[in-house]
Amino acid sequence: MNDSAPGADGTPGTGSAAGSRRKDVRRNQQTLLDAAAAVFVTSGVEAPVRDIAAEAGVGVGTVYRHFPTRADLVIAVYRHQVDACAEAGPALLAAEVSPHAALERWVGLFVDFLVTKHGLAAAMQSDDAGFEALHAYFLDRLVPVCAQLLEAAVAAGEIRSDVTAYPLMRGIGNLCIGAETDSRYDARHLVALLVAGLRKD
Amino acid sequence: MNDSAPGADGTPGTGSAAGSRRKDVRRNQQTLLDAAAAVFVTSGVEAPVRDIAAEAGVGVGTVYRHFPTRADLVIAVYRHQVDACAEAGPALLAAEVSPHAALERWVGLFVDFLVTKHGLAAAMQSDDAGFEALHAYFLDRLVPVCAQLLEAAVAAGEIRSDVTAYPLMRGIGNLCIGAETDSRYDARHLVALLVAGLRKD
DNA sequence: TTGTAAAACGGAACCGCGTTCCGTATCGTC
DNA sequence: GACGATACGGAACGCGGTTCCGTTTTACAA
Repeated sequence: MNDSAPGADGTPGTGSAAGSRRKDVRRNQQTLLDAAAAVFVTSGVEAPVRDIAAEAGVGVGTVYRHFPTRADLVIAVYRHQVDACAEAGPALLAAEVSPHAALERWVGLFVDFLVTKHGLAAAMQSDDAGFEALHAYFLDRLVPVCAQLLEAAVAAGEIRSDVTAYPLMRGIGNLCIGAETDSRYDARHLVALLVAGLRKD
Repeated sequence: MNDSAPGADGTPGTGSAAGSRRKDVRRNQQTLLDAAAAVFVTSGVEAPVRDIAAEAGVGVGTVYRHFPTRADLVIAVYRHQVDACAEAGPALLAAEVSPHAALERWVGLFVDFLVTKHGLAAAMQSDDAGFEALHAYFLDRLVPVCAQLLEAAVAAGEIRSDVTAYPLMRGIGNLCIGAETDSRYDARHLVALLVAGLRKD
């Protein structure tokens, strides 16, 4: 559920032509995902599309036929990790001793994911039009899970009830921005503080 | 020679040529600051340099002679507000009933400032090379003040002692990203939560 | 006032990046 | 092997930051 493993293909819907009848299409789709994952690791998610195309040994046109925009490529690369994070929520709720503990662990998972992906947190919150899809995908997938954990913790009387999932997720994402490039900045610590601030007085 | 920017000089002037003997220089300097401030309000701090030049009725070359980079222009526009915020720290410490109350008020001031400047928080944390100066200016000016407030609160036994000023300031700045463009996201609330999390258990 | 050098001005030009377009190469099928 | 459909590569476009340079303005002196 955390880093590496770029290879796994997305479910249909990742690219436009996941199940094409043409062999070269399927091959390039996979080649591009692998290349993008590799480039993202070394250069961050803000890496130029041309770099990804070069790494994959294809032209930029090919990248755009498979992924209409750079954001779609980013989504495709990380989709399964986001999904894994989403699925971990209910599991933690069932396994942990308390909803608040589950929330803490789950948030930790999310932060670990974001912090190890160079520039992902920043891209996600970027008001750059092209990245709205990225923002939306993360939020659509994770906000409901967060809401469920929050609700359980509120029901258990462990946290205050004036916090909703959406701003909390955005805030956590925001706190992760720049964590990879500044050793003096400890995002995990601050997120822990924020989650601590949720506790009922 | 990159040091002559309006970054670290102690002079009250905003740009590099504030006290030129040529009157057109002084006039353009002021015109540019006014134009930039106006454009920042309507289009955010990410507004194209060309727009600012047009608003000021000058060519882009003139903008760059006065402000070596877009970030320097942003710094110049907001410098006095940052300074005012920095100076408010000791004042609040003296005026408020407790260091923690002073910290809360001061953080509120900072957040209000950031949240009302379209895109400023995002620009400040951008890993875009040109904005490092902006980041640095804010931090140089505000971190010492924050440290002073933190220290006083720790000395008074009000907050935990494992938080330093730098990550706290960065975290608060991060939480403000996107607050202006998303009504569902309440940065003030989250920052309040974070500051609440500082309290000693 | 007028001449002159220094400094500033404007905006075309350059570079990098996301994205689009289109002539060409490749694939699956008959 | 021929053919239509589809994908490919990469040149071209638009945009934004920054630089460059020929032209204009300024301050000062004769």
